[in-house]
Amino acid sequence: MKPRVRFAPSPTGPLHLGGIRTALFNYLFAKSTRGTFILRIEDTDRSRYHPESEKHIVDSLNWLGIPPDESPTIGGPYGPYRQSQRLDIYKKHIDILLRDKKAYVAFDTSEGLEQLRNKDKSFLYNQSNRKELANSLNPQSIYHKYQNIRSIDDVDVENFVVRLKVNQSRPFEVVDELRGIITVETQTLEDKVLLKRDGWPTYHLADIVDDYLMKITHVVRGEEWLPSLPIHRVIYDAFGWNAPKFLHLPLLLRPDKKGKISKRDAVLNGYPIFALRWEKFAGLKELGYLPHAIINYLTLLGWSPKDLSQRNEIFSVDQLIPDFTVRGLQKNPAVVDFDKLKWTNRQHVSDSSTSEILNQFDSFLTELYQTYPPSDVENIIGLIKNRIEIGADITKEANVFIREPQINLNEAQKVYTEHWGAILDYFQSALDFKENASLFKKNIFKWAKSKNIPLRIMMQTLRITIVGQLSGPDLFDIINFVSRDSLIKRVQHTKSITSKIN
RNA sequence: GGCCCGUUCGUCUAUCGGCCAGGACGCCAGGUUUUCAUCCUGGAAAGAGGGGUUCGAUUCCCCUACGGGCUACCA
Repeated sequence: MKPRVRFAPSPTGPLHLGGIRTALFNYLFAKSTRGTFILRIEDTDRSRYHPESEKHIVDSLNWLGIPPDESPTIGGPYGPYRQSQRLDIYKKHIDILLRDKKAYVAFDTSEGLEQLRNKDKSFLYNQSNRKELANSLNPQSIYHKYQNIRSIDDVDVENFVVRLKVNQSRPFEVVDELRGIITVETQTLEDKVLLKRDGWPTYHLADIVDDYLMKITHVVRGEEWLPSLPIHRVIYDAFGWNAPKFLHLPLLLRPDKKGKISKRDAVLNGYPIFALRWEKFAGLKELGYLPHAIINYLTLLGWSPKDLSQRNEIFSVDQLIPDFTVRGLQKNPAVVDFDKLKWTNRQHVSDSSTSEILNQFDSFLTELYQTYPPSDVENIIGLIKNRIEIGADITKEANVFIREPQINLNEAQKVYTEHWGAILDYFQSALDFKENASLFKKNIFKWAKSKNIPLRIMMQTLRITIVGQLSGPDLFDIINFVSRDSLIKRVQHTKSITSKIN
């Protein structure tokens, strides 16, 4: 049987790095086993539902290159893939549990339960006390008359929930594929709510029913779900179903290690945690991170290939798929290191062809295209390519090709010499011959030598004049591209502020 | 508080009882370069602590400490 895995986010907001990584490992698992990767939208919480969220999730997965095989938009043999469209299915299954006495109806008020929890921090609604609470299992209760109902339709009043009847008598063993056997005492288990007062199912019910009906073979999800694994096993048992295998991925921690990353962070250490823009927050895409780089980085967060020490850490998803096995998964949480993400991005940028860069980063190229014909834009990108870590760097690297710079007076002062005026005069006159690039360069060097001006001084003076600061791409490449007029303007400007420099 | 999971350089990780504990990011130094960056070379940097088991433990077991997760009619 071919594996079927799912990514099942709740559409309450944007998809962040943690969710992306969960989706990614599901994707890798599916692709490496020739299985199927399913996206299911778990929108059973109406109070937290966000209408833009599903689109953000789908767009993110597509842009990152890890699209699902079955989803609400694509469809598939086990749809619908949105839980809000499956309410009748959940109702049917709730009725089955009621009929089989694996669940019962309860009428306790939220306030009442809250009071009990406040009084006793360790309060649990379970087999130890359920017979004293407001439910059909309590013989003293007026709700006892519902003890034999076969459907929620048989309850003739409003405001009730359906709870799972957990009656385990011995320690409960569950298996996580990463951690092995996990044993829990039955008295720590709770009679979880399966159907809420509003008539909607909780995660516990809807998720299990859907995983079963959608023939999910491996549940790969975040570690925050590990504590509810025993409950999920009880539900499978209650239905008499075989449970899939479970694998809980370690969480992603914030750089300060103060908890897992969450969408409320939006920005960490100045870096976005969303792939795509969400409301006022620019995503990694908008800053010029490449989808391949993000995936590459995330793959190595909590997972490593067999021979990592011997191999290059830069690769594409496709290259990785044949090597992916769960053996390489880590058990402990990982801290997100944005420096390494950035470095990874740089590697992918420098591995990209110029035309790929033009394609990926077109949003950063507008000004260049307004100033130069396409062939020149391509050449300029070639010149600054190895200076780009992220797309946004193009804006600042390309600046010198587009407009006359602001002179950084501090740096100018550092390199000022008595040759300043002579260099500028000579350079301006030499510009008449700049069309012959190699001759021009030769002449500049020759002149400096004849005047006994150290090359370093010569170049630094010109760099301040042309670039405005002491860093930037090859100076002669810049001279070659920038128009003579603009260069003359730069010389004139530098001359005009020489009094401020010396 | 209770329950669960985890613990190798600052960070991501390799090691499946015998390792000079390897690699990557970052950091530092040197080299290349007309500058910065790139690139190349080198360096500092780790097994949480205590008990066992064993001829031998980073590796297996226990305890403690620390970290994280869960503890909703949220997922």
